Amino acid sequence: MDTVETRELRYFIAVADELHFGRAAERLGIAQPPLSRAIQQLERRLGVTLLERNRRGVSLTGAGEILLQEGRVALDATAAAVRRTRRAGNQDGSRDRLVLAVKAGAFHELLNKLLDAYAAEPGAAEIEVLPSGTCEQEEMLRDGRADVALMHTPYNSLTGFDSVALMTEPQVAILPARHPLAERKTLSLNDIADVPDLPLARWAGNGTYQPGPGPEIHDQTQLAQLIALGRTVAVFPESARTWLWEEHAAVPLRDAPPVTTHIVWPAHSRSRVLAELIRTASRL
Amino acid sequence: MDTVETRELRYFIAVADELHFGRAAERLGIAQPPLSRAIQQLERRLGVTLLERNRRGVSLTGAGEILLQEGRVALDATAAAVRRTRRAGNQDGSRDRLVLAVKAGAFHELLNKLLDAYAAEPGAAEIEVLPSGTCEQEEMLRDGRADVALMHTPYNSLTGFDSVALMTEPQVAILPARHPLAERKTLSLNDIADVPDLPLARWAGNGTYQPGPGPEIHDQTQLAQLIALGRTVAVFPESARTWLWEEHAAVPLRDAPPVTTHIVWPAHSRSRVLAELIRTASRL
DNA sequence: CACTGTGATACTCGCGAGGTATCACAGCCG
DNA sequence: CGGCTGTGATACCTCGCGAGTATCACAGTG
Repeated sequence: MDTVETRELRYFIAVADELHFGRAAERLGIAQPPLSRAIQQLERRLGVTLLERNRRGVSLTGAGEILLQEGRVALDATAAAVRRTRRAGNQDGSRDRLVLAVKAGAFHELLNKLLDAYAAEPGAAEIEVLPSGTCEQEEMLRDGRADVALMHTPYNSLTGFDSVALMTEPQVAILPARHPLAERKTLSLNDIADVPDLPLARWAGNGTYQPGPGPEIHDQTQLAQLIALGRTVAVFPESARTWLWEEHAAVPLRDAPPVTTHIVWPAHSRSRVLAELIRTASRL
Repeated sequence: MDTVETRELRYFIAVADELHFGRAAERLGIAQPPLSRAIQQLERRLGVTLLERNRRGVSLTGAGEILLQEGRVALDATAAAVRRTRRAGNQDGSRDRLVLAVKAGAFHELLNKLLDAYAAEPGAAEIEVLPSGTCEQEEMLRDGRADVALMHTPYNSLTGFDSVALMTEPQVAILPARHPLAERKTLSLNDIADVPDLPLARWAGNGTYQPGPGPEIHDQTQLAQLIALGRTVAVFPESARTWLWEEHAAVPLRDAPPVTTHIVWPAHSRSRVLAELIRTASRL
């Protein structure tokens, strides 16, 4: 009686997300009454009130907040167990395989070097490169869609993972080639922060850069196009120069924090294949 | 169909631990046939063979190894969610509470300073100090019995957690006061490694120090007594001097790696109370 | 006051988790 | 070889609980 089924966690998280039993039930593909009862039973079982049912809506209690946060972690871990087990089983007989999550479009040079160096190792496994959204790699490691990732600090947080730093590079401003600022030898963050005709681009779905007038972008191609059109400016690690267009200019930023690239994996991982990839990476 | 209930994970882990359906069923408090069927169903659901049933015993497949490892992590996370939710709910109304896991007997000075400093903060929560076995703190953080811990590197591994280093200190050899080596100003690890009448003590249940003739000890009192009796020698951080007896002598070790004390917490924690404790600790 | 939107309750049904009894098979020993 | 033992799988039954439908109780709103 001191444990909880993943079904109950899924149900509670749906309700806590929606703060509405009807919508949560719909999202779960069940009817509303069984959901109400499941939550009641969960509360009884935990001996704790999770939701405050005021007429007109539902709100989380303190304990509910905790369960929402910790339950997400637990569900991710469960999903990761399932995914990794399936992968380990389905490729049975053939070579091992590792899924490497990489921010789409980034890390070109480093990634090539890494994959080449690793492929040259004796007994190298197959590496599947999985392009991910801007800050999605952390989630992918946590829920088992990926086994290992390349990340940028300070953009990504490495909390809860193991990692090895691979390289550090300064950042540059990427702006339209025809813009006056593109002539400068160097820039500071202030120079590009408040240019009226060049609002700083904001990554969608990412926690940072919430406010601001800049366009919301979803991938690098979109961003590249907006810069080429003279509509925005962005800050990138220097290695981004490899994908610049003719219409782009890259100008060093004096005061932007340097970006470090890390290879990152879940702390409890213990596979031979992963260990070898990490060893290869740290020797680059 | 792409998830798994914690019940199924529990069942599989029991079988994988015991490598025997009958004993696993007994441990789980159910009969053997339902367990066999549950595992079969789990295998069907994952589309993967987890166990090789040879006549005379069971063995894990590659996928089974993965599920054992990842499933343990998932179950720990689930248990942690339940424990922390219960704690958050049951103390409702009273002050917040945080559980701090501490190696029994260690950290006296630092711990006192930390608790005093924190208690002086406005709006300080209640800190419950939970003494733990030698290397049990990691497990306690993972399964929710504790919210935060004090750990020693290199003795503890911080993988998968967030941490802040608090202090670093050299190590000393603690040996019987009447032993000839106690007269020395300093010692090296070699000096104490092979003394025939003073075999190095080994912590029980801990991964390190597997082989060797030394006595197996379970807690610090036991160790203190054995040293006082002239039967063994041990290596400790210098702050251990606070609990020495008359019959003990502490001699600095020239070549033992220094020990760093860290305050450690699960990477996903986000509570105000925890954040304040950490801030207090890092200002010590 | 009728109406809407909300979560809880009352029932019914059917799947599936769990039990008991038994089988199928491999080693072991006389 | 034939019984014996220990193992996991199968057959079959039961019943608890998860899920559905219909309805209630209640608060805000026009």
